[in-house]
Amino acid sequence: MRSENAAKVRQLALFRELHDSTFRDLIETSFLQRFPRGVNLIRENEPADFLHVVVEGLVEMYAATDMRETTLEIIAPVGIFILAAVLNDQVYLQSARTLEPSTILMIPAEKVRHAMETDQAFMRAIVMELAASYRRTIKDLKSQKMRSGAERLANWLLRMQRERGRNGVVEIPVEKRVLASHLGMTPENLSRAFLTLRSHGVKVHGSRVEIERLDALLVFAKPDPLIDDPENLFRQTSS
Amino acid sequence: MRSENAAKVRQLALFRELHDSTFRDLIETSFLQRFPRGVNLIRENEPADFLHVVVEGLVEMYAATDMRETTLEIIAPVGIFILAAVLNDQVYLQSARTLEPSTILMIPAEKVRHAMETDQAFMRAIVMELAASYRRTIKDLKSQKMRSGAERLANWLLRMQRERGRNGVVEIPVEKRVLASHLGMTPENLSRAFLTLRSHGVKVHGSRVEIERLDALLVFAKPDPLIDDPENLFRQTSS
DNA sequence: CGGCCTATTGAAGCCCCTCAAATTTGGTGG
DNA sequence: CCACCAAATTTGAGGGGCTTCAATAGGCCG
Repeated sequence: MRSENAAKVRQLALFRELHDSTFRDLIETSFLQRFPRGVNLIRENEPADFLHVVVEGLVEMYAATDMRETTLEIIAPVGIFILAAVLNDQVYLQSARTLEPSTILMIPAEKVRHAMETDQAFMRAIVMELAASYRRTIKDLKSQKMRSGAERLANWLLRMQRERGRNGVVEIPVEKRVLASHLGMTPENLSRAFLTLRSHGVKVHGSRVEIERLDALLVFAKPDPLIDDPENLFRQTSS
Repeated sequence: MRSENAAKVRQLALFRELHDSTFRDLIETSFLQRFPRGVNLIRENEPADFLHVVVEGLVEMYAATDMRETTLEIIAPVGIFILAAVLNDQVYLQSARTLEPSTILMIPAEKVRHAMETDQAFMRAIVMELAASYRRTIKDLKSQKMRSGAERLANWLLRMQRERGRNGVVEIPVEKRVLASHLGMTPENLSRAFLTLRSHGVKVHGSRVEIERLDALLVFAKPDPLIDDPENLFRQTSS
């Protein structure tokens, strides 16, 4: 692995406090692999063999039944996924596919469990990571159960604006149908939700969203710190 | 605390593998308190001061905004709640109220964090508990996003039947409006969902539900092991 | 026994989904 | 770099699921 990438991974909260030897052990037997866009990295219901780290690119976590499919999370660099399944040696609850050409670090599950047992700092980091993941998911669940589609979109835009906005302009970094699925609605309904938001100070041109009247959007969205978390945009464990 | 209760708590997966001294430390400074029905134990947005253990009774975890309220979880003996908030020293994301007269053990957050640092077996148990909580919540989220109200009810009944059913009879252990909120619908809609299920082999008399044709209900519900978990009924960490 | 809360049923309407078709976008290969 | 093709997005129409409001019946607690 190139030292530039190793440094990025090392910076993750999950790995930052590890002993050097633990980190080396983890990295040594891992694979760093580059995937094109649209590749299935894992499939739900399969045993969890690797902990995955998104080093570059963008990954969609989703679940599917016969007829329906829904996006549960979108993971940006540098973020990890399926830690929980790895720890319990269980099957994945979610599938993952690349939304962009991506570089993924795959750490054998066995190694992760072993490192957890030998390095208490690592176990502590895992506790914090899992606690954060749990809270993030609870927030998603609250959003899903208590808000309308347009409200979920409005608050997503506000979080986007705060984290990555420039002069009230937000760039949607994924296909709209993916955003729709993430927000729990159909693509058609996302279009209509944007129409609804037009009367609350929002204009859309393609993937470029302009928030013209922030105050008006805030009134409509009624953001709630117990639901809207900066971390709920894209999962990034780092910084 | 009476030894009968102490034994119950000790049996929890979260506490089972602890050193005796760690367990004693945790219990020593804790409060065992009895509450009548309908009491608010914690309120969202307040700092997490105690880890709570439901020793007897029934507790509803819920969240509320100006206009809406939703039940996120129902916790039966012996189960714990708000572990994640305690660990990060953050505010609660959920409120809790007793649905029945309940006995609650309250362990100071400070003690939990300290015990985690000194007893590795405890930290490992916390990791497993959090991983399980995370996966349970992901399942809830999938259920919410991919299923209709009647399907959620049908699968809830099937899980109930498997865990607590007797001869195809399931007793609903909470008010129907609480069940409705837990399943993500209004009380009116729950009534109608039961009507829908009548044509799939389900009969209701008050809180007593009779599953007359299990095969028919299964066809309608299409249960999925990646969504329907025995643990998703009521949260019980024990056994 | 009275009063309040819960549960059910009906009516009306909104939100969201499905289906369909037109239009735009973006990726691919020449 | 351009043209083409497939896919994504938008818009319209129709319908179903769910909510809201309202009224009634039933049950529990003080």
